Amino acid sequence: MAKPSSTRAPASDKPVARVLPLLGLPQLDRLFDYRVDEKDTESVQPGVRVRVRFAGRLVDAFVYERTDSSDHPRELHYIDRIVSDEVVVTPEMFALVDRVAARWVGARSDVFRLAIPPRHATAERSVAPAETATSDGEEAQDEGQPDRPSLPESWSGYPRAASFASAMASGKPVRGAWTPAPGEDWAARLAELAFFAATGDRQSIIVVPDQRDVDVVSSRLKDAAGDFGRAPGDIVELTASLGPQARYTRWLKVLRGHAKVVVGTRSAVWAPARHPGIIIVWDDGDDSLSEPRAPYPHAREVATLRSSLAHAPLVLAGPIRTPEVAALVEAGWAPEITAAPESRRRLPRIVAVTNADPVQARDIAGGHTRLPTVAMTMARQALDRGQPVLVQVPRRGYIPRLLCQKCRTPARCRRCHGPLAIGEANTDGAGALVCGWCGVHDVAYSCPECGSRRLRAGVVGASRTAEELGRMFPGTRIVRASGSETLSDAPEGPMLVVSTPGAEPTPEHGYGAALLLDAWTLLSRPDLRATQQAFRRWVGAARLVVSHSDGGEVFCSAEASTDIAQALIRWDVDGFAHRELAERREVGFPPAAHLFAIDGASSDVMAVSDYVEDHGAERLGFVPEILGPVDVPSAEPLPGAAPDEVPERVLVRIPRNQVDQVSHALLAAVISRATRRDGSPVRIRLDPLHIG
DNA sequence: AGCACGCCGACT
DNA sequence: GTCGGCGTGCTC
Repeated sequence: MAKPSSTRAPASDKPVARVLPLLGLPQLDRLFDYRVDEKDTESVQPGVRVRVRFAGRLVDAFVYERTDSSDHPRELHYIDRIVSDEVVVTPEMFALVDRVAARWVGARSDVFRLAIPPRHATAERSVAPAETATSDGEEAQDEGQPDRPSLPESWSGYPRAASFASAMASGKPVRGAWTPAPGEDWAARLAELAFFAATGDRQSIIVVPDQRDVDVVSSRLKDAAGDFGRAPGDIVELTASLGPQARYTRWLKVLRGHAKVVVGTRSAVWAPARHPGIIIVWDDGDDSLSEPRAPYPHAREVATLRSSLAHAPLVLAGPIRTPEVAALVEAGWAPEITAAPESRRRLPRIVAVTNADPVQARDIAGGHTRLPTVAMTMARQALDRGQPVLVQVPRRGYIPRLLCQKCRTPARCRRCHGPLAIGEANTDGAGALVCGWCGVHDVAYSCPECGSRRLRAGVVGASRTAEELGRMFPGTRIVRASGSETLSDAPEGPMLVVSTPGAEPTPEHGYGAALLLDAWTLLSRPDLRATQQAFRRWVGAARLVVSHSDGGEVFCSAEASTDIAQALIRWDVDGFAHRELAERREVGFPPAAHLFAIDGASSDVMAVSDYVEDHGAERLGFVPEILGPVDVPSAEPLPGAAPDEVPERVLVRIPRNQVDQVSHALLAAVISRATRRDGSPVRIRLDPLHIG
């Protein structure tokens, strides 16, 4: 099988390669030394993928470095073969992968799996080789571009944008937090920013939550390309849905410098740009930007680390500002790029529910319709003007399933406070309530707030809403849009568009009105981020509505006196984020502190948290705060959960500046347990989306 | 993770 | 007297 050793001879220069086997095991996440054959000496460079014999098996590995000698006391194996001469790990990526693995308590090989797609030989042959640099320094290229296009006039509504752009043009790693003005074509602005930053050998990266946003940004990039002297071929889309060959082909186009602007979903934050001109993350409040594979890093966090390591400009943007970005703004790390006050003229009129209003109060108490008169009137007037109307309803199954008929308190499990749903019929035929988290049945539920035993469904789905609207607006065209079913054409003319949050089609000229229904179902979710997510959805919908001067109106079914409704009405989008951050500080939750979630069987979780507690007391100079055990959110089932033991979660709360020390301690615990085969593995997440 | 080597129970 | 349990230890 292996070549006879007689045909091999150690390389005369630096005959030893230090490589990282890609095994995904924390206890083997170390460099191992291999001998380099003289014939391979040119190919075996840092960043090259090789195959090596490891513990008797052939495994993939990345070359980290070449050295003269090894500390290993025994005879070294030769590198079995070079998978490809392509240097797929750039020096910047080595550093970034190390940092991400260390902070998120993961194996570097797992992080490489996120960052580098599997090699595809045909793809490698299909992509043109990297252009040999005409001049050696990128500085020289930058200076040699006297007619660099300026940031377009379309950015003039943001006073700080000009200085941001000129700092970027002079090579400074500027950072900013951008919240687009109401009605702004955010994708077009980001496209301009990306092209502006992609000069010389610099490549720009735009990371968005989903394919829909990739499509939008991509089309704006194509529109803007000409203005920046670029061609459609300079744009590359990187998305998860691509097959292996297409994925590697496009990734190589970035690596070899052919792509000037990359737009893609969360893994695009790892796009192998050698010199990122700018990294843009759009809508970091969207859960899709959180990586679901170990070690679960969030694209926003990877982007901020990468910006620091690569001295790359960074823009964190979104329809709302997340508390995480608000913290970066407050720290002065990412100053805000705010719209001039004049942009408020583009706002629609926004009204919320007031129980003080007798007409509205009667509508709501009546309970038969979910559409108060104000909302009906808004829709009617917009339709009469010939404009489309957006009706936003929560996605089914997204919210607590049952609520008290009387006071609308969500029905919670008495054991674990999980959401109750209607379970299968009992033997006596009566429907029992079942907990969505722990599965326990409750046959005698009564509301803890008001004592009522009567319950109502937590949500009316989009199809019921469409039927109801059909009766209220006879003869009006009604279309539906949800995550799976999207419209082929942009809404145009008088029609009702019933949509779930995030799936709203964008009309070319905006909606005449938007009705945000069932607000209370979004707000009553048992989740720390419920208000932030609701706000994000409402702002996202309201942004699509024409200005009040063009008749635009928004109805929000939340009570007008609430903070969230007030923030929406006053369009205090950024202020809302900072108030939310202040609340997180009060309760000590991320991003005010860091929180590690340790999930697994009770005994394993306890053992790991005990280790960190002891280690903290002895070596860190502080004792991390251990919270829990709490329930593992039902959305995150443990893959290798023992059937007899209920998975548990312990939270470790630590000050922000201590993350890396605690990550280190956790990794030590994980490694020592894995090598001794002590218990089952635990899953560790840093600052999980859902705390439990 | 695999796959060794390595000392204590029931069996051809 | 053996075959085999899975407890530590290693993987360049």
